[in-house]
Amino acid sequence: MAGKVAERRAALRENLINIAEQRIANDGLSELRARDLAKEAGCALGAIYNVFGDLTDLVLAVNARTFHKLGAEVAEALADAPQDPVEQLVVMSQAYHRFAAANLHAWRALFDVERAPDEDAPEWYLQEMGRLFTYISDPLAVIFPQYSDQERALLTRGLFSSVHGIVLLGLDGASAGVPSDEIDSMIALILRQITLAK
Amino acid sequence: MAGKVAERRAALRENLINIAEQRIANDGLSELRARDLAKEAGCALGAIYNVFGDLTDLVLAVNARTFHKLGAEVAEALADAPQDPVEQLVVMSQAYHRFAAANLHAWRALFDVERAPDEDAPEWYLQEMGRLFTYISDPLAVIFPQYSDQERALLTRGLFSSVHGIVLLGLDGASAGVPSDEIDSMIALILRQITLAK
DNA sequence: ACAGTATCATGAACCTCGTTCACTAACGGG
DNA sequence: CCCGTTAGTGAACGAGGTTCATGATACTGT
Repeated sequence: MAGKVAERRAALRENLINIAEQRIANDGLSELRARDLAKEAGCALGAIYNVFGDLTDLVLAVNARTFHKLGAEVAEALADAPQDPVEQLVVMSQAYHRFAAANLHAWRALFDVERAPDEDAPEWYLQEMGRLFTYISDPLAVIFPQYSDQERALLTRGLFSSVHGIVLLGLDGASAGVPSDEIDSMIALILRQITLAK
Repeated sequence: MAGKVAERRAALRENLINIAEQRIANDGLSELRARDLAKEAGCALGAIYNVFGDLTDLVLAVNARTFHKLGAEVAEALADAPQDPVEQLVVMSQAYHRFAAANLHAWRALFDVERAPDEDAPEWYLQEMGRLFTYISDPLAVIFPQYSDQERALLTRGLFSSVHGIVLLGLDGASAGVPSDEIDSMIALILRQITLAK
């Protein structure tokens, strides 16, 4: 019976990702413990390291799922959005906000995991990021047909970063908890203002 | 000799903040070690805990300094800025960017320190934040005199968050290192676009 | 000045965690 | 059925934040 080991390992891998995913979703990245994972998965502590190089690798696997779900939700919002490109931007941004609010811990884990400073971002990250950027860039091409590709790329990145910043600080408790509606208003206000200036 | 203890403690406190500040500036928050601090300050390990409740308190003391310096640099930029309110916003935002880039680790520590989820932000944080918000709100009042205070507050917060997001993602290595000039361009592009739409 | 008491500083010890590795168990080819 | 190879195990290791019993130090009243 060839591949039995690989099968068992793949199953453990899936299992560990599921457990870590739930743990992060419930309690946040900082509450993830190797010993908890092993206990809940019914495996030895060392078994985790037969399947993942370290806990960061496991977290990255969870993050890949999270990011993919995020992209899917934004895409779904876009599919249901009106034709008007400005409204498309607003709807997608609010979908981003909705996802972040509904999956706060998992969403935070996307950015809180510490990457080694030398190695670059994983492939799935760049791919999903590109997907999101395309969703933004397409309506922008309609709104600002006179812009060069380079200018549009700049604006795309800038708008994404802006919305990200608004959601980030809005969901941060330190800012005394901005109400969800106000975050959506801020997003809409800024996007509509920017895109008014054709 | 009254107050000798208090004096010694105050000196140790200053000393520890200085050492931690330098350590964070050089190597980042994650490289801060209680044992290193004690060794460099020439004090016992436990002495740190006579002066600070825990290391987070010490980091918060460093952050207070960082945030104050940040506010001062933005204020200075504003003082040297032209009268045009839009340009004032651009200049301040680019000063924010410049500070973050020049003090990357210290700036990151402002946001990376984990606060207990129940207790709210320290007083100095709210005060400095309010100062920054005032700097933004004042030019906005000139640009958009028709806005209510509430609308302007929303726009203020939104603009700050946007600029923060642009700087944050721009300085993040994962985005493949956006050149400094492009970050400034993004900031200027977005601010000018928004404020065109009077 | 001195004894007595309260307060402070000290660093070894404690605890939590991620990670490793010597050992044991399981597997499979001959 | 035996033996070499591979996989799984969990005790042990090392790092690091925090605590606390103990000895040193400073204050107070006489």
